Amino acid sequence: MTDLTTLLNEEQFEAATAPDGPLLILAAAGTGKTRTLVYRVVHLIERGIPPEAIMLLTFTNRAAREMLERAEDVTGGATRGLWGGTFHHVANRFLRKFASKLGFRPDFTIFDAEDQRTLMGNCIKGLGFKPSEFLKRELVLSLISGATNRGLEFEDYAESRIEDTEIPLEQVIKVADEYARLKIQNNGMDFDDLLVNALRLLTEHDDARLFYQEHFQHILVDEYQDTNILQSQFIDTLGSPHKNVSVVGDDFQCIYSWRGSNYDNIMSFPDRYPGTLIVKLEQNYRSLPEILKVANASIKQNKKQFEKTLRSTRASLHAKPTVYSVYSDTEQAARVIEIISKAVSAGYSYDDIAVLYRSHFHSSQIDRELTKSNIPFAVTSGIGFYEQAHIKDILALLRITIFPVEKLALMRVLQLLPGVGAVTVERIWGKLGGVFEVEKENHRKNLLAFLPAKARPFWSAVDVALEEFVANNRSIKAVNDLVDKFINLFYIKHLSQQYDNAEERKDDIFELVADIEQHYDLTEYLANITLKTNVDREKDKKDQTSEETPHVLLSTIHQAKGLEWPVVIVVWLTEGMFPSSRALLEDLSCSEERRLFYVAVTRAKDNLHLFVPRVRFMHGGGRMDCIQSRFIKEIPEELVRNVEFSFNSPGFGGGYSPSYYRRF
DNA sequence: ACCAATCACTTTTTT
DNA sequence: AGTGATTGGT
Ligand SMILES: Nc1ncnc2c1ncn2[C@@H]1O[C@H](COP(=O)(O)OP(=O)(O)OP(=O)(O)O)[C@@H](O)[C@H]1O
Repeated sequence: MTDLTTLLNEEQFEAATAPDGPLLILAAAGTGKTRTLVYRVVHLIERGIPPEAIMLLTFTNRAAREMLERAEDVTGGATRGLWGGTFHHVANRFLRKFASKLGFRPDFTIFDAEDQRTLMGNCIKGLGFKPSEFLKRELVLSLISGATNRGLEFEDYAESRIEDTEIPLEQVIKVADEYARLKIQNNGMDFDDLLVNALRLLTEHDDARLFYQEHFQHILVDEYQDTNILQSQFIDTLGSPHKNVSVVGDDFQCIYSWRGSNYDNIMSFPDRYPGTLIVKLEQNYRSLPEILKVANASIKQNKKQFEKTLRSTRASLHAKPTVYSVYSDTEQAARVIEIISKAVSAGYSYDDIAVLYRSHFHSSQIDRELTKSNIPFAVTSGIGFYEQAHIKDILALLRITIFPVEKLALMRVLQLLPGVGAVTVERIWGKLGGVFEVEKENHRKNLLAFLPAKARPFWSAVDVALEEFVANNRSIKAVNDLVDKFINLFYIKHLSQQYDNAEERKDDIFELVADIEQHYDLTEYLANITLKTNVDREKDKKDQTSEETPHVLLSTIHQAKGLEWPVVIVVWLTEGMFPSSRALLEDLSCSEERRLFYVAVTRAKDNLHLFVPRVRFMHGGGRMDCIQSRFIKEIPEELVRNVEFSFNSPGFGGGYSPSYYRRF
């Protein structure tokens, strides 16, 4: 038995060892909510609950894995079989088992954002509408997703969102219907469908519901403030017989309401679950008191919040967070490098440092400067590894060897051939009769015959490789061979024609192959790959390369959720950047943006650096003066140290004393 | 009819 | 950098 009293404080211990029944931990940042949840898992297992009867829901798959690793260490491996992951991950597992109940094949595809756009483009064209300023695919997709994740009727929601615009509601509705039809026809679901259909499975199919209700005796949810209505209903349904539902969250940190997250879920939890044990944690173990003062002062500006006390357990070092006023993007980048170098000379590792920002493109200048300075770093970019064009090309090739109804994948691969475009490929799919099975010789023959003469020599080479792959039972070991041939026979030409970093992309592809070789089952690999995010991947790489070089992380604040670093640098704190201009239009009070700022600040353990550029160089060469972000203005003067760099201050590098930098 | 090359435009956040 | 729209070429 693990002695939890030595690992947790009194309140944490009470929560971790609470008896069966609903439990709510509502507490601000860094108070050990996640840690408490980990030890609740440990406690349940040591109490004799079988691990497969426990479900742990987290915001990223990475978070689940880290938590389970910790629990595994403590329990000596007794967590095997526990279900951990995101809602989408769990929904996917449910749906693979019971797909036929909802009219899907169990090998249904999961469409990523790009697939969704392709499909939506087909809908608009297919209905004879021409994509216009008023009927963009992004728009229709965002209306569909917005309605879905808020549990609203599409027509009502769409109407309310586009009233006072010239967007044609009639057409939007037609297109949305067509999109739904096309997804089913293609045997696929998008991300939202996973949630919708998993919930439908539970509500509409008694046997499936009873099966899972009996299976899961305990449900634990981290980051509960960022769940939406579908997710909370999913949990409520699953947990309704026993109400052994433990949720953890902080309404200050709700930063996904733009996709339907609603912190009313956490606020109304005790009403939905009478008899809830509510535990509040007030001691912050992460940050120095000076950092917490800034965080608390900032979040106080939000009106609709629940008061929470938050005090640091750490001793003050009288090192206030610093606000830097810099001239431009370029100077900002140079000063960030300085801070990183100084932190490293003070004894920190590169791993201890993160640069955080509102939007991906805020990182580009810093990216360049870090490269120039030879400082190791990683960026969590907007497109994930598996979403890159060249990776998706290869995955599409593999998909068509495994799944018979893969229109999108087949279209993608064929369009790589010379002389084959969207129209040809559509016609071929029709002639094939909506199915292509690579192991059937006549299917392959037909495909070759339907291709235009220009493309045929290329494809016949690939065809041979496909045949060999089938002869090798489409085993994991044969993947390398297939991909190698595919690349050398023609794909490499495409790469070098299209991009100037063809070699890099080829390396990526073989990295993908190596990743596939770590798995046993190609079918399963392909079925789940869409759910892998780049945050998950960062962790995969860490696990595999035993000694990865320490590196600075550049990340959006959204992707930094739940993480912590000794040194945190936040850049581009100007009106229009953070808060973002679009947020300014939508919500003048910027409450969600402020919560995002709160999240950024509370990632820091020892040092917090806030950057405010004074000018911004625009696209065409124009210059715009920046206004300091309201989030900086709102911080009382005495809580921060101000450093102003004038444009011509004696060389980048001098000008202020670094003596406040100490290793703690 | 259809493909492919070219140019102009733009940048919130993600499972 | 990557997308979308337009246009010239086969
Ligand atoms: N009782 C404790 N003793 C020592 N360290 C603790 C204790 N509780 C939490 N910590 C440490 O405090 C830090 C923050 O904990 P954790 O990430 O669990 O907090 P959190 O409430 O989930 O934070 P956030 O809301 O910001 O995600 C971690 O480094 C954790 O190890």
